[in-house]
Amino acid sequence: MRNDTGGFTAPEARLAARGALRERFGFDSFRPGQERLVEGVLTGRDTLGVLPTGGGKTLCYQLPAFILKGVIVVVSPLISLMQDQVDRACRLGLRAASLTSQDAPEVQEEGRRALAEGRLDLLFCSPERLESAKLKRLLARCRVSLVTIDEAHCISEWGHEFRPAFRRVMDLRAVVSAPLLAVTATATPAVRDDIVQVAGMKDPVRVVTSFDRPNIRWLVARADPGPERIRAMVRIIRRAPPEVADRALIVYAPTRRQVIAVRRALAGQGVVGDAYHAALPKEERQAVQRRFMSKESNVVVATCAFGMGIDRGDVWAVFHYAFPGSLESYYQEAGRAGRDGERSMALGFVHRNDWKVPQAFMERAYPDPRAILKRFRRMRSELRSPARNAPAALIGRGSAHVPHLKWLMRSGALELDGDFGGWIESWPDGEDEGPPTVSGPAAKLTGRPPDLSPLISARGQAVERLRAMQRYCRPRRCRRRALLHYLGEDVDWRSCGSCDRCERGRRAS
DNA sequence: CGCCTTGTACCTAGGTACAAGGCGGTGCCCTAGT
Repeated sequence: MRNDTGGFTAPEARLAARGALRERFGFDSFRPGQERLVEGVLTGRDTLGVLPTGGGKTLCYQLPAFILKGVIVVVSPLISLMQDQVDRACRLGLRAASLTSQDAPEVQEEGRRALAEGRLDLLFCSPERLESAKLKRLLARCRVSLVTIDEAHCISEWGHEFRPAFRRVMDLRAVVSAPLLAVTATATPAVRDDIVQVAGMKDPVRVVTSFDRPNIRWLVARADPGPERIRAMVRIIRRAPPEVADRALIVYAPTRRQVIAVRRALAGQGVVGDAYHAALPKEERQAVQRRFMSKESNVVVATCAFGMGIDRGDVWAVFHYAFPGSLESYYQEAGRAGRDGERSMALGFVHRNDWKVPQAFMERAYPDPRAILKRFRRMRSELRSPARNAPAALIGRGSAHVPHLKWLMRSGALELDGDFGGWIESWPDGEDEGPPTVSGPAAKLTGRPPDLSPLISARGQAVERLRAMQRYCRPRRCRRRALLHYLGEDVDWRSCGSCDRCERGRRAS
């Protein structure tokens, strides 16, 4: 029974789903939430799924690939993980391919041919690739049965400034009329609403399972940055039960420089590990990941770059040398502890000066609208002068100018005079660091006044996210319940018994 | 905010000392030419 989108009634969908689950995956029953998600997809509804990592999000688009007629497009944020996704689908007997800049031209050509000839069940690509006119034309001619947005929280987290293509995924709906499936492991109610709205989902089926991780102890310690935090970490490691020596530890630090410093300081105390951040050579990043995943190394000190795709069950602790800029990010990073269900801990250090770094990131990503308007007015007078080279005229001083230009482009007041998608080069990394540049054709003002309301709203949300992170560090009540409450769960405020607030309360009474 | 890099003055030629200023985290795409 193969069908185009929307052809199944709910009972038919359940029957088909259970059959495929047994035959193709060898399972007798679904994990919590999976069946409702798959049923939503098979009945042709837009569907939003918030399932924990390891909760089987992948199955929610793999299984329909066996049943629906046509190709399922999977939008995924990291091309480094796509090959693995393709391999796993192929092992199940699905015909899968990815289309990325990392593939050789002839490989990409073969992928496009397979797509055009209807020889694919699954196609993986980045949201940026999805914007390519060539791929859109091709998809318009294909039978697309479902569009899946994997790690859909990226729409809210990265879509505003870092990777705007995430907020343009709904443009695909102009050429493809397939239902949408959005899946993620972490989304507050506000983020869920944002995903639904930005992706243009109509009356979606929403499936949200619990975020609670009962085997994780949630701890926060006040400590000055530097030696005090290192000593505290080393003390905990030394006092931990001996079996911990074979299990893993992740230490997150907010900047690359601190990653290097913390790794060295820990190594000096006999806690030897690898450092990981995005500026390391690709081979080294891969080597660190490989050593960690194969249990050759058990300690990694990393920035937030060490994240998606890291799936090691036996992490006994996640330390935060300092907290990130949002509680969702913290929950995601700390949630890498104890996936095997063993007792584990999430400990973060805090000091009031710590907030300067996330504050600075926030200010750069979502600048003060008044500063942007000031730049806009200056630009308006400069660009009127024909003697000025337009891109050069746009280069201002300070790290703020690239985000300013991005927001001005999004505001409708500024355009690039060319067809390459508004790509503005960011700060170059590596050896030959030069001044920031605006590449490509001349920029020009459209004459429309800048509409900065998207910025104002995004900035407001970012400020609120940072405040929630700060509140977590000084709660009056149970830390676990505060976390779950923030993620949108109904909680009773009884003691959980395994966070520092509740443990302290128990000792006091 | 705090740290690090860069620039400038210093007195006498290559170091030191200090002030100013910028940066800080995630990744996709690889567009253009004398």
